[in-house]
Amino acid sequence: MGAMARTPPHPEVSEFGLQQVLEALVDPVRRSIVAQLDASGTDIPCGGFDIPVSKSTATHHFTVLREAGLIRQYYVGTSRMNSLRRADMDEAFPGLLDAINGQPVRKT
Amino acid sequence: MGAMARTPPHPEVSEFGLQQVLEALVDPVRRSIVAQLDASGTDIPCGGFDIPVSKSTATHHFTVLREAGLIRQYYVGTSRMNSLRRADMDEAFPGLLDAINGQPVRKT
DNA sequence: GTCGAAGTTTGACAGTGATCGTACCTTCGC
DNA sequence: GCGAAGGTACGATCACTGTCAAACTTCGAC
Repeated sequence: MGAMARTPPHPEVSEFGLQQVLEALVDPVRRSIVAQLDASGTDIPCGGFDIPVSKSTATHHFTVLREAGLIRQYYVGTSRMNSLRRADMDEAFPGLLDAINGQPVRKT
Repeated sequence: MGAMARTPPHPEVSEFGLQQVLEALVDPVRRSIVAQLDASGTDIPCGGFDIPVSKSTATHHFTVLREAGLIRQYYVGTSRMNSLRRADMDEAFPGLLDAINGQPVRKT
């Protein structure tokens, strides 16, 4: 047992803050995580990213991204999956992710 | 005389870096400066902004904004004018300033 | 020339955040 | 149960950055 949260807290779109989102995106490692999620179009477990930091540091980055509203996290067995909250971000800050991820990457 | 630079160095559009721009925009005071420039549509001297910091701190913020390419600075008498490099930013990172300044503020 | 207004420079300080190693906790497979 | 894999929690560094005060510079007005 243990009172561990299977599902950590996620902010709602109405709670997104520009300051917090920018603080999350200003770190190159975190931008890389977002870019990899955006490029793949799939959910990726924490260990599935190509980032040059230790596991504990990675955990920290995922936490920052989740609390800012950029990703959603959920467990699948022993793995923690990460999902980009594209639509939510586009709703809260239209154009921001596109501007940061370079070319708009139209997907209609 | 004095070897003081009447015109400090400004990066060219081709030299703009996303990392540097984000580091500049992550500070609320600097975002406020950019917003005031964008809203006014005019050039504003350093002392003409509504920001809650000392003069020396303000100088620092203007330097960061200039080196990132967000503003252009030039002297007019004893005043240092600040000009938003809107077009340059839009060219380097389309949509970024609009996304950060909230509503696109169409000006056709 | 002298004074004041407008900024800059310098140095110091405090807070924050990225980073890591180690220990710990779950879940899966056997 | 046991072990391993995948992450998390906890401290502890360490560098960077925002902040200010004080001293200095430069230009304009008189």
